[in-house]
Formats: sequence, C-alpha cells, structure tokens
Amino acid sequence: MKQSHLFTKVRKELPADEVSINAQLLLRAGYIHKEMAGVYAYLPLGWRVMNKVMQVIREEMNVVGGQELFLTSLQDSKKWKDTGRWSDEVIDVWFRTTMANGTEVGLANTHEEAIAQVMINHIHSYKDLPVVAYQFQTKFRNELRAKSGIMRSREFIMKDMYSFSRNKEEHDAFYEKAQQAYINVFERLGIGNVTYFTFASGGSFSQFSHEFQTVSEVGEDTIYIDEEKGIALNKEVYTDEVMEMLGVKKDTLVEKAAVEVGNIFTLGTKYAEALNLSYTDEDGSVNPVFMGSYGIGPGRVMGAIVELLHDDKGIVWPDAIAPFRFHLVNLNKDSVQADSVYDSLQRAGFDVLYDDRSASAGAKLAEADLLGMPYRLVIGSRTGDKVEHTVRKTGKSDLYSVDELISQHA
RNA sequence: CGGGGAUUAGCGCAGUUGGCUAGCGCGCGCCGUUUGGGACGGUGAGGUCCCGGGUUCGAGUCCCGGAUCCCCGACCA
Repeated sequence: MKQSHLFTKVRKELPADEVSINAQLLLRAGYIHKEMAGVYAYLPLGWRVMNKVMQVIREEMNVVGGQELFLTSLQDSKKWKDTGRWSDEVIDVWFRTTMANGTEVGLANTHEEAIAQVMINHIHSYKDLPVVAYQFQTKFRNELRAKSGIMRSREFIMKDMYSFSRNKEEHDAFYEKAQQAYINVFERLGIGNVTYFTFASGGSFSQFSHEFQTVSEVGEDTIYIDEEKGIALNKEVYTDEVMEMLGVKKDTLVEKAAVEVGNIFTLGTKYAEALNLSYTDEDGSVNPVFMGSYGIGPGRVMGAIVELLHDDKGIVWPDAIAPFRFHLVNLNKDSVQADSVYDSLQRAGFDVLYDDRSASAGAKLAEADLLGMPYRLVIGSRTGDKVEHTVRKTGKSDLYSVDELISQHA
C-alpha cells in the first residue's frame, strides 16, 4: 500500500492524561481511534493487525476441530432467565435495553446461553457429539471503569469457543487439546515465552479453570510463577493446599503482574441442564451435554504485545501480526527505483507499506520507527542500486539487491 | 461506586485582581528554498472557551447545577 493513500496520519503529541503505553503508541501511530472511554475503533493499520491476530487464532482453533460461526449481539432475555443470569446481582456488567414492542433484550457480554440454544436444534444423539464451535464476536461489558487503553474496554471482539461433549471423559480429552492450541497461539503471536499456563478458580465441575497470563507491568492480575514447571497460580488459588496439589513450593514461586490474554473453563452440565440441551445415549438414556468454554481477546492480545514489544521510538511488531512486513521508504527525489522495488516485492507476494510521500527524510524515518513494521527498506543516495534492509527489532542493517531481499524473506 | 485531577482551534497548551478584537506551539493551505533522523523563511485559514442557568455595565475568568475524560482504589460472571 502506498502511504500517500493511507488516510491515517501519525501524531507527535497526545493528551497528557493518556498514560497507558499501548493507547499512546496506537493512537499516535493512527492504529486506533478513541470513540469514548473504553470504546475504540480500529483504523486500517490496526484492523490489519487485528485480522492477523484473529487469523492465527482461527487456524489453531480449526486444528482442534473448531467450526467457525457467528452468533448475535442482541440476546433473548428468556434464556438468561432460564440460567438465572438475567440479574445485576449475578452479572453486573450488562448493557440491557428494550425493543419497541417492550421485549427485553441484552447486548451480548458472553454467549453460553446463545450457543446452547443453537445446539438444541442440532444435538440429539451421542452420534452428534462432540461438537466444537467458535466465533469472533463483539462483546459488550459495562465496566465501571475502563482503563489501560485497549486492554480493558467496554466493547471488544472476543474469540469464544464452546465445546459440547458426551461426558466428562470426552470433555477432558478435548480440554487438553484446546490447552495445546492456546499454547500454540501465543507462541505464534510472539509472546509465548512470557505467557504462562495459569491455574485459577474453577466451578462446580472442576476444581480449576485455566488462564493464559502474559507477564506485564500493566497487568491487573497477580500470578505466582514456577519457572521450572512453566506454570503459574493465580492469586485467587494461591493456597498451601493448591501448591501441594500442583507440586510447587512456595519459596520458588515468583510473584508477577500479568495480563489475562486467554482462559479456558470447564462448564460441565450447568447450562445444558438449565436450558434443556440433552442427547440420547446408546443405551437410550437422556443426558445433559457436557460443555466447556474457551476465550481469547484479540484486542487485549494486541494491546499486550504493544506493551511488551516497543522501544522509545515506537512499536516493534512481531512478524506474525505486523500490518505490513516491509516498510519501504524512498528518500530519493525521484521514485523510479523505489517504484520498481515496490512492484517486485508486491509481485513476490509480500505485504509492503511504501512511503512514497515527499516528506523530509527525518520525518519519514521517525514515522517508520513509530509504525513499527519488522523490516525497513530504505532507498536513498547511499544505497546505489541496492536497498538498505534494517531489522526493526535489532537495528541490524544490510545492503541487498532486490533479488537477494526476496530470497532472504522467502 | 468512593477519592483526586482535567475540559480553551484537528492535536498539545497559556490565558494575571472579571475588561475591550482570546493567544502560543504542532498540524493544515499557498509561495519559495530544502531532502539520511521529526528542515527553513514568508503568508493564510481555522474558536459553541464542555453544556445549562445565575451574578455583573462587562464572564474563558466568579457562583450553582450537569456532562465528559484521565488517574488511584473497589469491582471484574
């Protein structure tokens, strides 16, 4: 994409009261737009990042048999009454409203009720199980206080996956696969080394739920990490009993602030019983379906990545989710050579942001640092018929011909 | 939901004991000179001083009410 066509512009200054690093950098670089407190729009560059994050997640969910669908944001209050959750005492983050005819509806803050309702029409027999379905959907949560930029917002996209199993054994087998899929996701997103599989409080069908916690100063959670085992305990289960059960010792655990970027949860038959989602088994008995839920917030992941991967000049995107792989910056007066390099890279199938503007060299280079593409390509008086290739993360520079460049990145 | 801070041009800010035509920087338009780390000169456009009342000859400034934003805390199925 030619930068002269990109409508978003970078900014040098930001409101002094916007303190979170992710919001500062993403706003300055034009990745997002703040509509209201805790409500952010994703602009072209930001939406490209979001889509790349979602695509990584999508691929891993598909590997474990997830089928993508798209549920609704407006939700039937009747189903929530059936599960006993249509109440501010139970769920205090609701946005609720009424339709013109007086019918109460909820804006989705989660989709257990909605997906169970769908599955009632499609799950009848043990032969129909297991089923795994997921979506990327907007969630609305009426947080008392939004904070930390896009890390904790009132409207956000969530990947939520639900599993439907015949019994606990079948569920447990899938749960382990889902766990591995999550590990793969965070590994591919470039934060695997600082993201811990974390034990957290469970429900009536399992002692624990599990969270994926990314270590970061801005995190709202406190976790206790066992580096050797590569696991962590959420503060809420940080007890002698749990430590003994997991075989970890108190004096080897390290306390850290962390961001909850994902969580997986055994729901059991709670929702199936309340909503009458059941199947007929081989022996003719009718049983409730055993459910699990698995969430990741792509926006929160994106925010966490910016918090972790930036320097004093700007964002440093990992290859997997950068909006463009290359940022081609032309410093020559004419654009003949740069146009040709741009065409070659495009033909080779690379995502290239091409700074074809007539701004000053300093402005273009500073802006490239802020936007944070992983590889910067400069064409100027010093580069002759070659291209200066600089790795954003390390600052390492080399001169390559276009052919060398393409083969290096193939 | 408790406490603190803020709201003046697209953005960042100044604006004195109430005073006359509300300023500065960035950005933006035009002209010219520049081009490897956010260039320079000239010139120009751009305002619901958050909103609603009130006091006053006169309110960005004082008083009352409200809204929104940010931070700390509580909360986070």
